[in-house]
Amino acid sequence: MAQADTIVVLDFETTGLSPDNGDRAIEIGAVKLERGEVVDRFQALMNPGRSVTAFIEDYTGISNTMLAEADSCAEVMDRFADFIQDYNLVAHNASFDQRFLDAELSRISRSYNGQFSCSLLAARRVFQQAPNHKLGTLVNYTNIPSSGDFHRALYDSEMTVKVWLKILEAIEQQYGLSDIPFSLLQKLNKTPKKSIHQWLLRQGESA
DNA sequence: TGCCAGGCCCTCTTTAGGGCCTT
Repeated sequence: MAQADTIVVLDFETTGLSPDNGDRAIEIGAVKLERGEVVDRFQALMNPGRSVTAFIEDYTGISNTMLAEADSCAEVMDRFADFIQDYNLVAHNASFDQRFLDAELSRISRSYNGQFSCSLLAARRVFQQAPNHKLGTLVNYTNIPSSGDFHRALYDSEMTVKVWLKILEAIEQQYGLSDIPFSLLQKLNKTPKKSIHQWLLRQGESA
């Protein structure tokens, strides 16, 4: 398998786009991978202490009634901090999920030492021919079977796992890399798209 | 009152603007 490290792939559903504007997490889903195999999962709704808009209810299928019955963000995020420990983390458009993870953990004075890598940035480099790089499009593009239940945290995490493994598989097949370390995938995120082919060739030669 | 994200990436670029992604 192409992934050497244990990682946690995660996805937040939220009240909006920006924790700096007061938006909160309403659901977290995550999948733990060891050498490319799913070994654990985490899913929980959380009550942000206020109503979500009709747009968010419609977009996620998560209703205010469901959230009213859920544990608080503080309780859920405390359990989630235990779940992720210090594993490295992957998300689709990771900067978004990282902002919410940081904001919610900061509220309960918890932290983590894992680092993020982004499946969106990786897919833009590895799957340059895809029509676009939305999670759902990449699922179709890479022929991953899907029930289409996007915009729930665990489902999107599971789909992100499958896209992530397709990215690793493509790198492995095209460049002869195996047991790809997380650090290389972080560098991949920052390597200019224009030169990604040459860069990956060099990684394959020096591996 | 009125406003409301941020980072990446391309290009008709760098003294900037706009589309893509995430909810």
